[in-house]
Amino acid sequence: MENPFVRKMERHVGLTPEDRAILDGLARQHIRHIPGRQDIEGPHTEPYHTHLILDGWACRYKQFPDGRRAIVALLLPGDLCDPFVYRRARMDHAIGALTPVTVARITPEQIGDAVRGRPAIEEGLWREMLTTTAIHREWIASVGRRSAIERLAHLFCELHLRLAWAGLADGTTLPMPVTQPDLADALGQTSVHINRTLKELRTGGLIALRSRRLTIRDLDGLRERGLFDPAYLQTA
Amino acid sequence: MENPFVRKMERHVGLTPEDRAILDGLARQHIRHIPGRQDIEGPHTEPYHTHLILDGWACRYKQFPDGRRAIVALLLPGDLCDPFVYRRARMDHAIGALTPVTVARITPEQIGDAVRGRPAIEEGLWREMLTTTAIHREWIASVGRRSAIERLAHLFCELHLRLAWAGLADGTTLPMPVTQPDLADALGQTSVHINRTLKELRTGGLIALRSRRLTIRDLDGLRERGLFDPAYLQTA
DNA sequence: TGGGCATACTAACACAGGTTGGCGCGCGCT
DNA sequence: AGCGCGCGCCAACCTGTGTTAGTATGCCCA
Repeated sequence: MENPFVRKMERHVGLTPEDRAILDGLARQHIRHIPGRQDIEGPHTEPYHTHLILDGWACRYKQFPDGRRAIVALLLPGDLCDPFVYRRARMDHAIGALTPVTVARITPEQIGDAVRGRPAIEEGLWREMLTTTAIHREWIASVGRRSAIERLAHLFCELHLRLAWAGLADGTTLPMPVTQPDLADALGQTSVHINRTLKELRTGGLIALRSRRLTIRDLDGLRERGLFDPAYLQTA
Repeated sequence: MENPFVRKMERHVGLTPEDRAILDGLARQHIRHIPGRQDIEGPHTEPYHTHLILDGWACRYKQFPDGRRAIVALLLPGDLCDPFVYRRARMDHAIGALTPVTVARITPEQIGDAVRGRPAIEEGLWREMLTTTAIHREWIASVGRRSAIERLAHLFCELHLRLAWAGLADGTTLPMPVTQPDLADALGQTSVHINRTLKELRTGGLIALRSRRLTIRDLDGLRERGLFDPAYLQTA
């Protein structure tokens, strides 16, 4: 079974077998297991390493003094936390494991070595970063201007494509290991309303969700409901 | 009067006089004037150039088929649209002028030339980009979890710092040349509610806003009201 | 095998913010 | 000078989503 990071990179650029071996090597060193609901990187730290998610879901989040939490990004298997952390900066947010997570810890030097003289790898990392930024923009638009049901539908469509590219979707069925409060914090709503909205998507025949797996029963319908246009995920 | 781009870069890194001259040179070629409410870069294009905002305000926005508009970023004088556009990609959004805008058109080659052998400039561009990403994250958190008044207060605090760094704030008074519908689209609300909230901030003695200039009457109070922590804007 | 706990799910009610529509001002036209 | 119109502003009403407070369900661990 191939590693999701390499799969994703191959979406962007053609890799030689040697490129592939190098990227795969990054994912095989310094493996760490982090229990669910625990921080991978706390707020206010100045991280030296970056992390490659190999298994499980994590998130970037901000927490307000009064306890409100905003999830500003979801990190899926194959996602690299910050390819360019070596520009030392203090974290303005935290990275937390939503489920038990397996990560590879990577040093800036290892990234530098992998990139040096390998334009395909560098190009792939760039495209990853552009895609991440596009996702940020789409989230701002979503929380700002989409209704509850549109937001949820849109998120499911986004996750479907992202997981498919990492080789983790089974056709139109995908893992969905997060709780409703997690979805609420990612979409700027309450878990109660997420529940209502899930019900609406279900009774509308668009999705089925049980035992942490989501099945999209009507992909075109779901995309239409969420005003989802996959173009923003294509950097090519 | 110095150019806002150079001022901003000097916030991040120390520049030699020569560095400064090179950056300043970028801002003096291929000047274009764009009338207010017109696109600088339309959606779905594959831009070759990037733009440096010299005067006026612009925004990145997404428009839905039914007309809803989401402003996902504000571009102020001194802001560079996409330092790394040369990774050719199709625009997933548009860039529009909110006011009449003066820009310098810059080619990828010019950026490459400016960076080559000048680590300070490269470092500065990187830090600019990290700051931009941090602002994106903060916007997601804002629209997701801050109340109307908190959002508006937070935005004003953000703009205050950003404009100050570009040398465009007069103490605690800053230009605010956008309309209430513009603010609404940036904050995910309606212009009517922006108006209500402005009134609340005004009667609370936190701000004064007239003839397109904002005066922050109580900076600490406004920051508290908006849960504003300037740390996220500091990449150092 | 049962008890505790996290999560899903629901109902009733509350309210922040959206919608509609209208008034007036100021500015740029002609 | 007068006209149109974008914009600020406001009031009345409406509704999508939040809040509160449960019950139900399934899983882990003793």
